[in-house]
Amino acid sequence: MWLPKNRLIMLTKNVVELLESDHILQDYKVNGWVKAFRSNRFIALNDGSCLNNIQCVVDFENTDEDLLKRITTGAAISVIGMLKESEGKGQRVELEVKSIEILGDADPEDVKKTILQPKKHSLEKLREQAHLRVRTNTFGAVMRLRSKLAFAVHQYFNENGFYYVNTPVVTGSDAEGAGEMFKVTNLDLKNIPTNEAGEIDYTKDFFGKETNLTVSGQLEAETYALGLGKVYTFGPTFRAENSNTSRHLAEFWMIEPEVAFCDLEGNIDLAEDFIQYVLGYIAKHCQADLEFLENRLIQEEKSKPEKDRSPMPLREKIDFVLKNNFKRVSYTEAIEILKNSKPNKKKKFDYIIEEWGADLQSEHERYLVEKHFGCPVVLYDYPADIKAFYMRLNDDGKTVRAMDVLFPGIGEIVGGSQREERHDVLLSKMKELGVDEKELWWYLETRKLGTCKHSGFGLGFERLVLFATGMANIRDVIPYPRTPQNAEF
RNA sequence: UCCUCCUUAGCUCAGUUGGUUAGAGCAUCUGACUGUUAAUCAGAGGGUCCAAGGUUCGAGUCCUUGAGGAGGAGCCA
Repeated sequence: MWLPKNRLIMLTKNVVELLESDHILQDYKVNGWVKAFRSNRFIALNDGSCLNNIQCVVDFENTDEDLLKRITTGAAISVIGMLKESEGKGQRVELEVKSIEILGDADPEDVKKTILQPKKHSLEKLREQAHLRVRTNTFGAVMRLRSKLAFAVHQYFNENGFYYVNTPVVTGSDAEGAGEMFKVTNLDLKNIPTNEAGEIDYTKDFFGKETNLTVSGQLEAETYALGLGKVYTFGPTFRAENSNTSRHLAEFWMIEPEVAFCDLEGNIDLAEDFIQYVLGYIAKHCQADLEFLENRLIQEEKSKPEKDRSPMPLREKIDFVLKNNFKRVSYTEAIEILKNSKPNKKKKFDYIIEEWGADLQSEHERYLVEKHFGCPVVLYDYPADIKAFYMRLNDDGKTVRAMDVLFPGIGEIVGGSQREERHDVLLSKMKELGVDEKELWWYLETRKLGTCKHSGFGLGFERLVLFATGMANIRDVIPYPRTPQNAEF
């Protein structure tokens, strides 16, 4: 295990190590931030290693008064003391302080202007002080969970023979078809070079061509699957959509597995197994943080009308997903269900389902997941007209091998498909939809050089964290959210 | 981008029909108390009522525009 060198000299421990330690009556050193200082005697100290604080008991009658005054909420301190069973209730062990060093002061007059003051704050207020919010119980728990989930992602793929591929963040193609892109340029924007036709002369730009931030690593990942067999990407993704919702970010992290020789059924199996694995991992390893978030949610929902409350507590909800298969329904079946549904017949939907071919709106997806099936739902075999060019055309000539995994409260958490592996079909589809075949020459070429059936999907990591933490807004599950009109920090 | 709502003390919020000096709780400071854990008790300080313009004798309150935030929709992961 990694240890800072000074820990080898003094027996320094994390808060979590002390709280779990059985070595009573030994001296330890611990560093952390003061969460609260009660009765001039009890320091609640936290270092981020876990949710709980270690209580450090100060002999204030024999401690310098100037030092006591500097033990304020938010201050960074180093404590040396003896670990002993707690005399008070509420904690098993506590540290009887022998010496305290103030590492970084926190003037209460400064602290009171921030969210570090010990009281409840709205999530919106915490967002305005994103540089400090990780010191709160809620964000500490969310970020520890996020980290554990990310680790579980890598562990799952590693255990299942996948290779981790880093696809480019700067891409030359604008044909990925997944939405608006952020331009990448190093041209002087006050003096943009133009060609004879008066258009921007990108040959003068850094890459000699127009470039953007990636909206998906899928096309590149596909080419790697057709060589490494099973691959996945896990990296930042950028969408310049003007989306103002609790489910969208301009910069988010996406997980995109691609598997050679795999059809759509295998793809759905993978998505289900993967999601159950990573949720199972945190259910096993993050009990304390999950319990805290679950109780936070219950408290928060007490002020809401009953119909807006979660049908089950957080851990039960995760457990439910672990133990139940996702319901697999074809688009055609889903349309039939929706057409015959009460809200459709009573015209309660904003968009009434009239016939096959309609694009499903959020309200329809929510109905299927939350009302009709009451479990995660996988919709597959969508009409070709409403899906991307790279999805494999079914023999019926009108549907494609696409699939979406829909989660309660989140909506689409996974979007994937079996990829069109036939060169002629892919080419005509690109022409039909106006996708530039010259830009994607390399993608097309793989369909001529040992092409094969293959499949993959994209999973929005933050949406997974959203589900796993029970948080309501995607801006609260990433350290520094990037949204329209907001790139602070 | 569209629809709806919000912006008053450090924070959460109240503020009546447009009318005198804009309030409360928590936080902060001072003092008391000291096995507390949302500590307790007493007192004190703390305001560009989001910004600009307008209506009016008079605007926190009404109107217009703008900024920021939230919820929903679309786009999607």
